[in-house]
Amino acid sequence: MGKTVWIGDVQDGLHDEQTVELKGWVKRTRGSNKIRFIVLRDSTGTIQCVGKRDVLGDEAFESLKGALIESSLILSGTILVDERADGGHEMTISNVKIVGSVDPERPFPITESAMAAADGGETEFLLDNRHLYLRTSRMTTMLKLRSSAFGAIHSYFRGQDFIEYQAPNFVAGAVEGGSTLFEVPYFGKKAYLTQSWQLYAEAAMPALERLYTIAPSFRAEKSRTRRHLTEFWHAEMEMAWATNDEIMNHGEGLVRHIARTMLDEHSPELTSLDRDIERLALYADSPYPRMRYDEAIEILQGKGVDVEWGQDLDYSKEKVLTQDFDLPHFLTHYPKIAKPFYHRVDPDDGNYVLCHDLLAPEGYGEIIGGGERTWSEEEILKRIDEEGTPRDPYQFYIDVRSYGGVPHGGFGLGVDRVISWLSGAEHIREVIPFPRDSRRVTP
RNA sequence: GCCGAUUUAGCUUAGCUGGUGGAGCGUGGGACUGUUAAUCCCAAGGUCGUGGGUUCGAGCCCCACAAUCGGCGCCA
Repeated sequence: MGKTVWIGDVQDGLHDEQTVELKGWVKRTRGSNKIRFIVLRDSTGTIQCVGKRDVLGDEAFESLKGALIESSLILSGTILVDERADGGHEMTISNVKIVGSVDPERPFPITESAMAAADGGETEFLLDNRHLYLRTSRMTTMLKLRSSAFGAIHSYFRGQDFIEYQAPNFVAGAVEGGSTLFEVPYFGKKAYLTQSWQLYAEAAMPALERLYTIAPSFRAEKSRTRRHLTEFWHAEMEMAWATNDEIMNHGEGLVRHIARTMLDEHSPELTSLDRDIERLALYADSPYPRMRYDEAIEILQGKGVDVEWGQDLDYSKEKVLTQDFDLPHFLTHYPKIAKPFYHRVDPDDGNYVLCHDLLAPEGYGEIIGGGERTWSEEEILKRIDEEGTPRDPYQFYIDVRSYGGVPHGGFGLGVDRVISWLSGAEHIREVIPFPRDSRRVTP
């Protein structure tokens, strides 16, 4: 009951003149009462299949007519080269088996009008029917690009001798402020869903030295933007002995490798999304400029933006800053007062921390946040106390520094954001199968 | 948390100054031997988001609520 013939291979000419069995789903049908055209879809492509009444007989022909959109079929027949068919190949059907039929009372709800209304994006209806929208060509393309990006992240880090390492998703404390944690009941106690792998990665840093992960992170932010999810996929790395510059080199290397991999594996798909391949090639091949926070403030003030030194840069300011950029830019050396305790203070100037954000162009915002960590026991205690953060939940984090602390650092990359940016999506929801945000946990 | 908008058939929508809601797609029936979102004819399908109010009369005006969408803060 397996499957041996793939529509993509048929369209590539691997089965010309052969009699084969195609297994797939009906994408569209049309025809008369003598001839029927079935556009059959599988995960690799589509092909037009032609059924004729005088060849099939009345019974098989009528059953073919009854195969509504998204019915699953097994069609047997001969593959012919035919210019009249999309893709250049066509099957002449000799036998029909309907595997899963569709009730005419409840036809497939994702209609042409529903797709046209979304205009390449999304509508409430398509979000409600996400489980069915997944099988349309646009979502299938996004899911393939997504797979490509995940594969690229693994291949980049493994190629650089990083070790994949897993942290728990139930945690006791926060990485960021704390107000954005999801609280979950835990056998009469409170636990939280992790916001980041970082703190647990630092515990393993003295063991593995170079480590990475791809894992979901959870943030209870009521953000309603095209860049935010409450559950997102986080690619993080941690590296012993590393400087801010070295960490940035990896961030740049990783993002360029993702762009290159997506281009190598899916250029036709990117073109089908109207993405400019030349632009992506620029992202894959160019070095990314680096700029200090102070310089960014000067540029913004020069443009008349009301911003003071010491403020974190919110999206409205990022947008102004990046609107003239045609490449991702690193922003480094933020003021200490704008960043949490785990960022290492710059030994050359105590007002700054050794950190970086990578800002994507085209208005996609921040895709990487990282830097060197506060690594001595003395300094971490000082910074935790300065911020008024309780020590208790972080005792294991402090211990890491008490026993042979070393300089180290890392970054976190928002995988969905990168895919959204590289695919040119209107909204981050378009690149994840079942998006979760502050107002939606279904389907 | 703040600001703005939307809600009419399964989907997408039109609906005038308040006077018994039309269409396209899809579905069903019919016609057609090569279609490309096939075409042509016919039919079924609506308590106009929910509740209240104004009015002789509300899809339309007013109030409340709900759901959803967009933007901001925050961040990846």
